[in-house]
Amino acid sequence: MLNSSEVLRGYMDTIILAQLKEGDSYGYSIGKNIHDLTDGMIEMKEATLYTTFRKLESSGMIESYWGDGNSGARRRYYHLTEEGKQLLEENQKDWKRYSKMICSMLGV
Amino acid sequence: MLNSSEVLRGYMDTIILAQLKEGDSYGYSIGKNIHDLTDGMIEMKEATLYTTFRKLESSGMIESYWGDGNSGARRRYYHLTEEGKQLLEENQKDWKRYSKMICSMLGV
DNA sequence: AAAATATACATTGACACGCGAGGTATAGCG
DNA sequence: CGCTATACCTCGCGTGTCAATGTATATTTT
Repeated sequence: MLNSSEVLRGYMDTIILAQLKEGDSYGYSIGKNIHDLTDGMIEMKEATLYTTFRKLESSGMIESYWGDGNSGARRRYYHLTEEGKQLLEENQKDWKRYSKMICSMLGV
Repeated sequence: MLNSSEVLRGYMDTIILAQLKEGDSYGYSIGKNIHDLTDGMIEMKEATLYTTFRKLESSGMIESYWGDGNSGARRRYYHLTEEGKQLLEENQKDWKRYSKMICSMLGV
């Protein structure tokens, strides 16, 4: 069983995984995307973003490669691995269960 | 605007506030309550519980008093202040908004 | 051409939350 | 008298997030 703090905390990485499910992308774009899709409500700071990439890559959830650097600043693209997909699905399930539970605890 | 980490994190205190809205209660009972109401899914550890009480009391969200010690171990009861009620309502609103947003970001 | 802005990546140190581990004390039961 | 349940409390650690700071390139503005 997960404990509640692991559920309440650290959903930033799951949001990243969900973004990468739509296709390979790079840090800056993912950050902007999250910001824009939520009308600025969820803002992932760069430090958090890149720290999380490191963590996800070292645990095998994502892989990275450098994009063609012939135009604009260089971009490091990320790709969701099979393991990452599985983690995403688990986290989605957990989120459903736990967020429902919290709703009921908050009377919401 | 709140940033996302403040929302995702630290909902333990809001759960406590919600419990206290039902009436004054004491630490051990609140902990058991949370455990039982969620079938053990959400388990608030004692260290977290008492740390959070301190924080909530020093910021004026709750008040405490010692219960009648004539039977059993002594109990410190907590009471939700008017300020605490307001915070609870805000947090409930925020939770609604943010959890909905996260659901949409996770495609759930 | 120079300055400003947007894009893009990265690291370091600090802070706050939750918790493991440990402690104290009382009441009831066999 | 030990054992269990109840009931409270604190110290120090791990982890996630972020502010601050730095680098570099492309585009737009002046």
